[in-house]
Amino acid sequence: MSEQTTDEVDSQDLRASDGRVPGRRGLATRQKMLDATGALLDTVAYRDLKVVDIAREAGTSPATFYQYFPDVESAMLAMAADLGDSWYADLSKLITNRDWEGDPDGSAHRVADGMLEFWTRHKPVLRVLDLASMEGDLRFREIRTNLLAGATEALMDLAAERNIPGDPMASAGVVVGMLAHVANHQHGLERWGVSHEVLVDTVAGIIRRTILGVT
Amino acid sequence: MSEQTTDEVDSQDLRASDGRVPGRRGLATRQKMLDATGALLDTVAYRDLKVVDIAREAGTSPATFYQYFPDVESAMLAMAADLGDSWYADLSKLITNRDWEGDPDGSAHRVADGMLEFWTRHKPVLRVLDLASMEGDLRFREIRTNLLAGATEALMDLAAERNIPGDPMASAGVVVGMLAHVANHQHGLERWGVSHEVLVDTVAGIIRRTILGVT
DNA sequence: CCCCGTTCCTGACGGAGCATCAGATACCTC
DNA sequence: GAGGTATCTGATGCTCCGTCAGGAACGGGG
Repeated sequence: MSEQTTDEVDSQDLRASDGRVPGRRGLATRQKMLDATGALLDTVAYRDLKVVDIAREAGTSPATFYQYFPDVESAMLAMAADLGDSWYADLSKLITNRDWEGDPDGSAHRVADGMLEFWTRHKPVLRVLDLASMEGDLRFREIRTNLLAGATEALMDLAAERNIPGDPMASAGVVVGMLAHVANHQHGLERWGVSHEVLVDTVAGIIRRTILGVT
Repeated sequence: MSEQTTDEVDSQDLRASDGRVPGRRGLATRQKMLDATGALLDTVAYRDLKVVDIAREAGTSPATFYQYFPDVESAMLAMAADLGDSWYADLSKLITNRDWEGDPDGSAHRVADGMLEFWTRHKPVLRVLDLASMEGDLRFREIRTNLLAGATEALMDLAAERNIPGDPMASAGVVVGMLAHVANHQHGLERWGVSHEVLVDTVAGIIRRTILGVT
């Protein structure tokens, strides 16, 4: 185990509030905080997420929370960043690992299903990421951009190859956004009588027509 | 003291915290609170929106705020409801008042442009409405459903008339969602080099292909 | 014009959560 | 098992919350 030369941005200087570099135990506690935050977000509105509650959920004290995060918002930022790190590549592969030539329809379905699945699984974090991005917070916005960059670029390449009418970048961006939105508001659409399967079909159809140019 | 039988939902029992029915001056103050809330939301994150600040912005005291709203969330709810009341019909007309037969492309553009304009104008309220809906708050969810119902139904009818492949309801719902999302994240797409015009073109294209079945 | 009831506003307060620090505790190394 | 470092927490001052009781503004009748 060589000296942690943290040149990479990934393991950026992760410091406790007093400037120390956290060790194994500290990092575990930090992670416990993030887990607790995530768990609470399943049931509590972001606006009502309090430091006291996170600390209690994590089985520790509020003061400990402040050792690792200056505020709740920063904990959310860390969660979002982790999500980006661990999923950026997978989202990209979800699109590139497809036989678009041989089975365009099935491929579109897989992409639609995979993206919806991803958003649904991480909904609590992603909706906060979305809100903060909309509100103009640049740190969240960058994480969001990076998280979606892989998928967007893959779709863009696909669209560019096909010489579809219209701007490939715009098409890819809009499609990715649509997927995010649909996943987030799936409940609402289902309440209008739209089943999950029909939804995937519809979204896949839009992907097909917008990105592949197939009618 | 007769039991106020407020049958209508419109003039629902709008009460001050002590049970009075507010008069002209009271309603003006209430509105001033809502305006102040809206103004603050342009610059302050929803999570950091405090009663004290709203009161200060409205040139009054925190106690006054509590005369008209039990909490900040309820003020947001009122703003969203007002938005729904005043725009429901217009959003619907934005779609029905079009010559879809004679000029499908222009019509799709108008709809795309109009929706984006609407969302951009009311972005601060709408993004909170979106978040609260996602978080499962039924009151916000209902307002959102109603607000979008007009537009969604109009698009659905259009899709149904055309006998497009796929489910008209799902198509309409997804398209409306896409419009909302694109408006909210316009900045992000523009940062990727996508101009507003190209964006409108792209969205209009998706509307055309998804709802009208025109390639 | 003043009176008086109603409507509306606010100063003041106890309570809850925030954010900080100094000191206590757990862990590791030798 | 002693000493040093990493980690945690009780205690604290402070901001904001949410609720009164009482004061100010309005408006209709004399």
